[in-house]
Amino acid sequence: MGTLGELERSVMDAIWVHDDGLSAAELREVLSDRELALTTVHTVLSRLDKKGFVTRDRSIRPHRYIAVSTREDHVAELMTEMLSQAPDRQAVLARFLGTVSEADTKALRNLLGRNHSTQS
Amino acid sequence: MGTLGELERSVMDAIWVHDDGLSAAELREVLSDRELALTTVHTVLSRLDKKGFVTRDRSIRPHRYIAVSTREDHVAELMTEMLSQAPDRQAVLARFLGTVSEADTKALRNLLGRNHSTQS
DNA sequence: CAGTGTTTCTACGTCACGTAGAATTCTACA
DNA sequence: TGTAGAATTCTACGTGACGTAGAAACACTG
Repeated sequence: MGTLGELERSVMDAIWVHDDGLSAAELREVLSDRELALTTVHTVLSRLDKKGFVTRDRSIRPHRYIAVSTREDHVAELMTEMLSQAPDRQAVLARFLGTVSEADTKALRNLLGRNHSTQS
Repeated sequence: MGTLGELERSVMDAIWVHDDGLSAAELREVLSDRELALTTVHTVLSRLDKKGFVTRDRSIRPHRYIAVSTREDHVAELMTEMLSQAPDRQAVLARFLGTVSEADTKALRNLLGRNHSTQS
């Protein structure tokens, strides 16, 4: 898996918000508070590409960069990855539920209530 | 927060298994496959101390290193941290449940079913 | 007090990442 | 079709984290 640096994360955040993709120049504009050189944006983008976080549409001239997966999928994957770090998954889940907000547990209850498609 | 390197993680894994704590020498023994110098273990231990992952009992001569929190708590915290990265928490939780094993969802159902409030 | 085991200090190589200049490649237009 | 200007790629440097460990300082025991 690939972890994200600070700038890389900011770039991904921008890309995740724009489902239709962004050009390097547009990204630079979105991150204008950082005063980045355009080449810097390109470097980061190419690294994100290599890491598998974005794809680039080379068919059009200012290439457009699109997120490979949604932020939600990405974060969910991270959570699963974290969870796998402990042998006692159930204990982790218990602690997890203990620290999470009431809204979250409520959401979980709903989600779990829905698909009872499995045998118990 | 502090992230863990490869060796740091191995050390924490060893410490987490030994609730009573370990000395640097004992740790070196546990990680004997790595053929580490004792000072290396000390360095890592001191970094883990600085990061807040372990405390050292200085009252006894071969200092003993004890985990500050359980691995389960640590992992649960990581999961919460990951979850907070996305604005749409509910969507993340949905994806999360989608990728997790049946045993895990079952565990979650149990945990959610039992206590409708938080516990330690 | 000395010697031996323990701990701390200092340091170096490497790798990821932020950062960007230089070089190269495209494309549109004269 | 040749070329200027835009876009993309290549190369590179500084920094900080981490694996690694030698050297120095320290502490206990005989």
